[in-house]
Amino acid sequence: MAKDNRQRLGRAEARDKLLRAAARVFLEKGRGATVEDIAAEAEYSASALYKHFSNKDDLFRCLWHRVFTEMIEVFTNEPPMDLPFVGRLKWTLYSIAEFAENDRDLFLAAMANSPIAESPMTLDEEFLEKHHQMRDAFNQLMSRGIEEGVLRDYDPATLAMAMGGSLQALTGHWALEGPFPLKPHMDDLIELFMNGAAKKPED
Amino acid sequence: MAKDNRQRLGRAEARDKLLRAAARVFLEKGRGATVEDIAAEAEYSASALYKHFSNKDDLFRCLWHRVFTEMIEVFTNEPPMDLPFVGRLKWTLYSIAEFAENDRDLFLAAMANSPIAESPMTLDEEFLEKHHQMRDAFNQLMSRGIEEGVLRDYDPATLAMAMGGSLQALTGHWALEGPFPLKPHMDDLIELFMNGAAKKPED
Amino acid sequence: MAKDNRQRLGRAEARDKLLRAAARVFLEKGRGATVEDIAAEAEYSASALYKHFSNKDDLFRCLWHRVFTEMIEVFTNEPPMDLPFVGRLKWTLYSIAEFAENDRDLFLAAMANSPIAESPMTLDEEFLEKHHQMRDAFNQLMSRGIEEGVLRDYDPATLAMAMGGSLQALTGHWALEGPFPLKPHMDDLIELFMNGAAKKPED
Amino acid sequence: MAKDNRQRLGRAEARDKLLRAAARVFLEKGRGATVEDIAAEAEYSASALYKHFSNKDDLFRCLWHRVFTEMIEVFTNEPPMDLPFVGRLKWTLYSIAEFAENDRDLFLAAMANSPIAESPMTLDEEFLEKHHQMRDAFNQLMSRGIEEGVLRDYDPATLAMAMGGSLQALTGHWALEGPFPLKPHMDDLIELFMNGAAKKPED
DNA sequence: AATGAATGAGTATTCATTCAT
DNA sequence: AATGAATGAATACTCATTCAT
Repeated sequence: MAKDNRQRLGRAEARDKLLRAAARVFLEKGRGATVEDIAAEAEYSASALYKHFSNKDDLFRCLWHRVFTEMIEVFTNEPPMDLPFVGRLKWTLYSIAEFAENDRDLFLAAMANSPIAESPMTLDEEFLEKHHQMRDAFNQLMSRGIEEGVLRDYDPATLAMAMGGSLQALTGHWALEGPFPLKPHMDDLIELFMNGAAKKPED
Repeated sequence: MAKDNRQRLGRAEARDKLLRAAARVFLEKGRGATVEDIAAEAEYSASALYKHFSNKDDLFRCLWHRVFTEMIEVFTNEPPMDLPFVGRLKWTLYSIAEFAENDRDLFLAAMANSPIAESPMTLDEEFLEKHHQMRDAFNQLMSRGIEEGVLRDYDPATLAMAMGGSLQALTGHWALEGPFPLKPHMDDLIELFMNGAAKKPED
Repeated sequence: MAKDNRQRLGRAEARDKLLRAAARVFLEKGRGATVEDIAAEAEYSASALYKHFSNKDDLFRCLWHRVFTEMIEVFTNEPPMDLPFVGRLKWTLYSIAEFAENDRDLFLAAMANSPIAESPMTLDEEFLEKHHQMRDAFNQLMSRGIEEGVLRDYDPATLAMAMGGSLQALTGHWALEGPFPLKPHMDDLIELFMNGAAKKPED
Repeated sequence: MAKDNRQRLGRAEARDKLLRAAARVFLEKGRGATVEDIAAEAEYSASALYKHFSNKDDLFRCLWHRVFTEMIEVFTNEPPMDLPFVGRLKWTLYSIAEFAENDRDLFLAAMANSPIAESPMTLDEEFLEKHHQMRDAFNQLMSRGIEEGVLRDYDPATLAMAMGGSLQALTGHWALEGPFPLKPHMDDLIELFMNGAAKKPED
């Protein structure tokens, strides 16, 4: 007699709902998040989850896959090459900011799962590779900057480390202290970065 | 009549052995590390562990406590004030390098457990506070630099973010790609940081 | 606009298809066979199965019912009484052979489900009774043989045990080693049964 | 306060207790027997079971292993060669009777798990091999009988089938109708096997 | 007649923890 | 000081079953 509260969604919608729920719950409870927790967050029963993912591991794998795929797209999506270096750097960081702000849960879940975070040794190959791809995209950006004579002749990896690390510290802060506009802070970091990295006339 | 291999260590040694084992196992298996795993790594039985720690949580609490206490000591151990700012910054970073290189397992375990890494919401109060202390120490350092007219008039938090983030990126890299001497890379990062952050004559 | 492949069979055909599928799957996977497995083997969805059987138990009950009913028919279908005893025995065994060879899946499923095979204590009453009926039919056959003075004055149950056991061993072998013509082997068993294994002087 | 009812047995005793319990429960409930059921029957908790067997499958594997190993010992334990053929046959059957009567649970569990019983296709290699060994031992016995001129010149496999099948029918009956002395029935079956069912003129 | 979406009740398995020795 | 034996409370996963379409 009681109204049947079951959702009756298409496969894709249900999958997406579950993945987003997983991200949220993962953020709250870490890897220890229960299948039940996740399903409940998505307003499903635990067993429903198994119609969409073959097991908990698979669920998380799909989550990381999705998130990192989007992240990599942002990172590797070449900025317009007619922009000067700083413009391109800003363009990339702003893309990241947009992704983070639009898809906060997914973005934070991804961050919380960065390689050093969870057991580095047990990382999937696939997973590590994604990280390398992102790092490489950043390195490349720096290399170009050097080639173009805009950046000083540092090891591009060092430059990427400095800029990337700052960025990560910023988003980490943003993760903990609640959402605030990221772009202004990015501008600061870029300026800071450039006024060190930028080739000065007197060099 | 096999010789009895049971360890008969003093309490303190046993405790230390267990804590270090915990750090190592935590690094390998993440939060999923079993009490049994840890005890085995320390060449103890699981039940022995309970003679030294009241439960698993306690064990980890002790681990983080110990690690962060040491870290904070490094961070807050005021460098000789007769050094110029850059000298003090270097002094601090070098101390970190030394700690990391001497106590790799403990250091890495601490990093893997940084606030954004594991579920931020479930962090112990005590734990979060330690993080704030570390951040504050870094902020303070920067504030002094500004006061002394060595650093440009940025928000100290931004400066700390840039330097701290770079540092974290470096140690993250060092964690994944095996041990290599940290100090030279730190020099690079400091130089990079300063040539952006340092007040220039024309400012 | 893909053509709708759904089956639209009459009730009886669908039922039969499902039962045969059940027999096959049961043989492959034993009692652990899933409703889904069975439905899939029959090229139906699991829910379709419930339109034909009220539940899994019912499905299996129907399967055993059907199989044992056919078996019993074979066993109790009186052979022409004008035949001599051996002729009647052969007639019965040949009927069994024909059933087995024509309906291999059903026959094997039935065998695999013989009383000692699956947990004897949980057998349905109905089910056990069928077994008794079959045994009794065999006993009866033997009793007649004795009455007619063709068989020695043994306990009919012992005779039935010997002949029935041999028969079961034969079909068991036939089940495992793939299909081969049963009748010649049956002839051998009958001869052996009648004349014994001991070498006689006149041999 | 309540008395601690925990057993405190040696590893071997506990293992044995669990295996025997498994046999009993298996007989009652078939393969569907719960780990909990089994543990309870052995007066243990379910988790205790996992200290002795890595999982349910392993438990059953060990059970069959043990049972079949004992059975094979009986079957392959050569009877004294100075006995005449019938004496040797009887000797073997009596050994089986003794095993069955002494270790009823284990014996019945083994029978209930004969190859055609549970899904023939999914049988472990190891398991099937044991069955072959038993069959071969019986075949061999028959071959010898033929060589010695005691048995007629039948295919040994046919002879083994007849005798083995009768035996299995007998023990099957014994399983269902409760324990009664096996040996007298075995004598009957042997006599029948040797001399046949047909009434001879001299009877 | 048939199916896809969804669920609840179970079940195997893991793991922190206790306790007698 | 240390351990082996044992357990209870989670938790992942399976599967029969229902129901709206």
